[in-house]
Amino acid sequence: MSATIKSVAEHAGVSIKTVSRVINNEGTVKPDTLAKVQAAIDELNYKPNKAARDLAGRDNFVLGYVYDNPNAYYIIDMQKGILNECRANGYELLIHPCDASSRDIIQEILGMVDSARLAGLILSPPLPEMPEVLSALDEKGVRYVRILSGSEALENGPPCVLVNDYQAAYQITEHLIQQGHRDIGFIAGEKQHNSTIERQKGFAAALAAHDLPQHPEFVIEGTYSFGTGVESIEKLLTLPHIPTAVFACNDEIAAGALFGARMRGVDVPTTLAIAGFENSPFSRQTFPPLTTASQPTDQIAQRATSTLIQSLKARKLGNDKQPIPAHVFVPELVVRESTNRS
Amino acid sequence: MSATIKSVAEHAGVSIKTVSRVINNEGTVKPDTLAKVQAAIDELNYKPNKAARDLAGRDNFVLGYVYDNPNAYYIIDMQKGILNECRANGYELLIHPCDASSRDIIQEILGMVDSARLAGLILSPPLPEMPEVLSALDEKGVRYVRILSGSEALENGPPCVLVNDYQAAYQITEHLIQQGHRDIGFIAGEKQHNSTIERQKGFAAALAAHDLPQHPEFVIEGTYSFGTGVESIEKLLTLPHIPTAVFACNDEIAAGALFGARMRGVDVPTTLAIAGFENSPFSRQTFPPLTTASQPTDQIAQRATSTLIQSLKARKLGNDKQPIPAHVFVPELVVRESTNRS
DNA sequence: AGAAGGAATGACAACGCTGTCATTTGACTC
DNA sequence: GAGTCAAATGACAGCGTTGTCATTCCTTCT
Repeated sequence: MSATIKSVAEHAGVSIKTVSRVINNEGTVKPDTLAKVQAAIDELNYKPNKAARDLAGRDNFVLGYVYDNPNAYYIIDMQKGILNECRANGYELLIHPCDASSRDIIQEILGMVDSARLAGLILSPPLPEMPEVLSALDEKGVRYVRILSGSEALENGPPCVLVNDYQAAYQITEHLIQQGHRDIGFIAGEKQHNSTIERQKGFAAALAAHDLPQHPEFVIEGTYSFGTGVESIEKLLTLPHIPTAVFACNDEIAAGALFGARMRGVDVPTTLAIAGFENSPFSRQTFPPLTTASQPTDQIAQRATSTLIQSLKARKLGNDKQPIPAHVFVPELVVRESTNRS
Repeated sequence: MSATIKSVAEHAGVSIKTVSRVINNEGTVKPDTLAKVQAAIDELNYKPNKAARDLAGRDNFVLGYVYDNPNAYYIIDMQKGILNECRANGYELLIHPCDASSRDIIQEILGMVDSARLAGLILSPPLPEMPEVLSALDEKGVRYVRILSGSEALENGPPCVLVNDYQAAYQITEHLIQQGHRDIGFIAGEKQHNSTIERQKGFAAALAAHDLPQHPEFVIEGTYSFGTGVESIEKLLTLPHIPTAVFACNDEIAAGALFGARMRGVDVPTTLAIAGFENSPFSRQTFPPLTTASQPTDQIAQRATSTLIQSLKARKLGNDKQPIPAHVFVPELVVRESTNRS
C-alpha cells in the first residue's frame, strides 16, 4: 500500500540501511546521497512505520501523559502544549486520565507503560508529588518529567519543570494590600498539594513583609472546587470580624466565592475583593471578572515535554550524568474588576 | 525484559501460534489447552506487544479522535467516554486537535492516519459535517464513526451516532412557554453547524405548535462563545419590543447573556429568563444557575467508539453488508433558577 | 478395526524497521 | 603509487507478533 523503506531504497538506489540513517538523522551520510534519498522520500511520500520502528529499535516514539485533575481547561492546555512538542519531534501522545487516590494506581500506570511501550511519561500534579509512584517508576527504569510547584529543583534527580506559585501568590497578596486591604482571607485547595502549600506560603510572606497580622481564622481549608468557594465565603462572612478581601487558591474557588458573596448580597469588589489563581478562561467571564495569576499552562507543558525528550536522548547517547536544569515559570498577576475598587 | 509470546508458549508447553489464538479469542482452542495458556499468561504477567501486533497483523489497535472544538469540557468528556471503551477493548487512543478551517486539514488528517496506522477515527462536530473530509477518508478506505446532530441516519453509509438536538430544543422552548413566556429570543451558534440548525428548528417548531408568532428580530446569529452571548443580549435588550426569555444555543452563550443582562442591570430570571444547552459544569455555577439540556457527552462518545469498533470487526470478518444502526441520544431538560420565576 | 473428515495444533515466513558488524570508498600520507 | 585509516555504505539477523498452510489428533461411521 504505502511506501516502505525498501521501496525508498530501491528508488534512490541505495541500501535500506542508508535510508534508515537518513530518516534518523544519523549524520553519517554523504550530502549527495542524502539528497537522493530525501528526494525519493518526498516523491514516494514515505512515512516510516511506527510499529516497525518500535519493534526493531530500542526506543518507541510514544509518550504518555498521566493526570488526575478535574480541571478541564488545565488538561486541555496541557495536552495542547505536549502535542505541539510531540509533533515537532515525531512523537505520539497517549493520554491516561486516572484516579491518583486509587489503590492500584501504581500497577495501572506500570501496566500502561508496559503495554504501550512508552518512551516516557509526563506527570502533572498531584502525581509528581507521590513518592510511591515516583519510586515505582524509578525502579522500573521508566523515564518521566515532573511538573512541580517550587522555585528550585531539589536534587539531581529526574528532570522537572517548576512553577513558582510562591512568588505569584506573593504578588497577588501584595496587590490586595496595595488596594488598601489589611484583613485578607485565604481559601486553600487540597492541603496535600504542593501548589496549595506554596501559595499559602507566598500569601503569608506577603502579609509578613507588610507587617500585617496573620489571622488564623481567615484561612479556610478546602479543595480546588467551586463548592469550597461557596462554603468558605459563608464561613468568612459570618466571622465576628470579617475580611475585606479574599485570595482563593484557584479560579474555581474564586468563582464559588463570588457566587457565595452574591447569594449573601455582598458586593464585589466594593465590599469584598476576590482574587483567584490560574487565569482560567472563565475567570474573564465571571461577574465581575476575576483578578488572578496567569499560568502559561501550554508553555509549561511544552517545556516539560521538550525536557523529557532531551533526557530521553541523553540516556540514549549515554551521557546521562549531568542533570537537565529545571526551567522555572512564574505566573503573572492579572488585575481585573474583582479586586479593583477604583 | 517483559514476557513475550514465546516465553508464554514455552511455559505452557504449546506453540506460539496457540498462544496467539488464545489472546485473540479465536475460539479454536481446546478448553484445557486454553486453561494452560491462560495460566501461563497470568503467571508471567504477559501483555502482547502492540508494535509487533500492529506490524504483523492487518489491524492496528489504535483509534484516533479528531476534533476542533474550543469547549474544554466537551472534549474532556468525549475523551473520557472514548477511553473507557478503548480500554475495554484493548485499543489505544491518539488525540488530534485540529483547525477544521485550515486549508490542508485533509492532508493533515490523512497524514496522521498514515503515520500512526490508525484503525479508525472518531469525528466530532464540525468535522462529520464536512463532506470533503468524509469523502477523502472514504476514498482512502479509512474507517470512521461520526457524531451528528439529527434523529435518523440519512443513508446506509458509514456508522454514526446521533444527538437529537431538535427534540431537546423543542423541550426547552416548551418549558419557557409553560413559564408564561410569549416573546422568546434565540441566540444561535455557528450557522454552519448542524447542531445550531437543529436547535433552531426545534425552537421554531415549539413556537409554532403553541401558536406563538415568530419574531425574526428575536433571532440573533453568532458563534458558540461567551462573547456572542454578551453582544446578543445587548442587541435584544435594545429592541423596541424586547423578549422576556432567551434560549441560547449553548451554555457558554447563555453565560455571556447572563453577564450582559447583569451589566445592564436586568434581573434574571425576574425580568428575563435565560436557558442554555449542554449542561456544562459551569451551567451550575453561574448566578443564577442555568436551565439547560443535559447531553451525556461521555456516553455518546462511548457509544460512538463501540460502534466504530463493531464496524471494524465487521469489516475484518467480511460481513460488511448490513450497516450498523445509529443510536440516538436525546438531551434531557434540566430546569434551574435562570428560567424559574416561582 | 479401519477409513474419513473435521477440529486442534504447529512450523515457518512474513511485517518494516534498526543494530551489529563487515565491506567498500576515498582522502591523505610517505 | 602503494599503504593507511576513517568515513560511508551495505548485508543480514532479529524485534514479537499474525497469516498461511501443513500436520496431528480426535470422533464418528462403516
